[in-house]
Amino acid sequence: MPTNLSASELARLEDLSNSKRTYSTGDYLYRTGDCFLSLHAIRSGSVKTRVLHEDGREQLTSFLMAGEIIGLDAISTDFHTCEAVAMEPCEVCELPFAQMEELSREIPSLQRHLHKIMSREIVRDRGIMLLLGSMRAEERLATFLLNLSQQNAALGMISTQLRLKMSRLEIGSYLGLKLETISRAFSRFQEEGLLQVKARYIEILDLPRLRILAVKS
Amino acid sequence: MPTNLSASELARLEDLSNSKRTYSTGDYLYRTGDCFLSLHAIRSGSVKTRVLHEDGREQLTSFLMAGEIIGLDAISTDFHTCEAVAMEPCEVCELPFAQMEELSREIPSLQRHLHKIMSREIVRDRGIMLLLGSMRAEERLATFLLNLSQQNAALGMISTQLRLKMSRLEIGSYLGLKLETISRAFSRFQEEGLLQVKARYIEILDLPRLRILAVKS
DNA sequence: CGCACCTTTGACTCACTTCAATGAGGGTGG
DNA sequence: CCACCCTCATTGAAGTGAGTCAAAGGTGCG
Repeated sequence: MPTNLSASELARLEDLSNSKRTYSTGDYLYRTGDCFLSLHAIRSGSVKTRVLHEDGREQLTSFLMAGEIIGLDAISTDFHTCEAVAMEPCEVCELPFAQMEELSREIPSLQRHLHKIMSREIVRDRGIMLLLGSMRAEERLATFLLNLSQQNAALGMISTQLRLKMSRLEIGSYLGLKLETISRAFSRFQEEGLLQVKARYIEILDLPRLRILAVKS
Repeated sequence: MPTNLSASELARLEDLSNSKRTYSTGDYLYRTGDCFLSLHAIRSGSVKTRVLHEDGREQLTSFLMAGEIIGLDAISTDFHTCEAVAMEPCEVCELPFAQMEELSREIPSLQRHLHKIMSREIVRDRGIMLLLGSMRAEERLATFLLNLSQQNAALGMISTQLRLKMSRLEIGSYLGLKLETISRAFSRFQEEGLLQVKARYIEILDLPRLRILAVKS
């Protein structure tokens, strides 16, 4: 369900790439307003993207992990409309977009794949809109944790043990809530036996009940 | 800035289309779960899309007008993940997607165009996420009205006079607010001399001040 | 004309925010 | 190795913006 690529597909795109870069925690992959030339494929590590408001408010728009493609928003305007920051040391391949377009004209399956990636991004954003527009705090957090759990499973890790790369402040910004609200929701979930919370280590104790919460509180 | 196509570009896509359909108010262009075969180009009228929640809650995800392409979310899964409903009588062209892909392999400018349309959709959704995640009620409504105003301008209509096609309930669903909150915000804007509100006819009296509100309350 | 739906408005409630204080790691330098 | 500092996290108490419930007024369609 997430925008992961199969190993072979990634390898194929990689041939395209003339450069694999590494980033340290806090480094920018790109900033708002930067000229758009390449998409970025995350090989390892994780990245967050955010939109900045004139008055300093910010909204995190995605947390991305290995296997995901980032920077699709920039295609429409030829410059980046948000910024991407490494949340831990990362390896990232640059995929020159002009070449990708050229190649995808020759290889229908690549074309199709590119379209699916972009479409999946739209679907994902719609999901977040639903979350932000009509869910209450605990439903939002439950949904968020379930998504992380699924991502873990997709990467072959234990789906009930989460090591968060982001702070409560960042989770709050992503979910449209304040950090205190996130903290309180974690505490409540722990009280109710849904989770074991130890700072950024989260263990899901009652997955079925968490699912019920995420669908409807 | 909106996903409008130029007349010539639309005409070009239209050649692709084997059917132009008309819809009456309330008709579905497609429903959640429908098999995906075509994108839809709105020639006249307006359409809303919505995502349904298991428990009956719904979230409107877009209001679309003439010149816009709809259904991009379905590419990733080959079935529709939301539903689209005509808000007034509409003319809509169906664009078989397989043929579009084929054609865009031959015509680089069409390929580019398709990518830009999809990317613009992502940018737009990010904007809504920012709105839903970090703006208060009056800021959201001000932003919404400014968008409509710009759309009007883009279609060559008077940008300060709006004829809303949607109810307060629908605006609320789109902006993540209740209909009463929308109604109160309209009343407040009128009291403050920003708007003249007469049911669904809105006249913007103080555009600069509305802009300030939209950026930061 | 009358019915159905939409809109406005008021009073009250509540979920989340705000403000504030305390506590718990985690890295650095003495 | 401990003391210090900085950032992040937790928790409480009070405030508030938006939601809820309810009633009345408009609007437009058949």
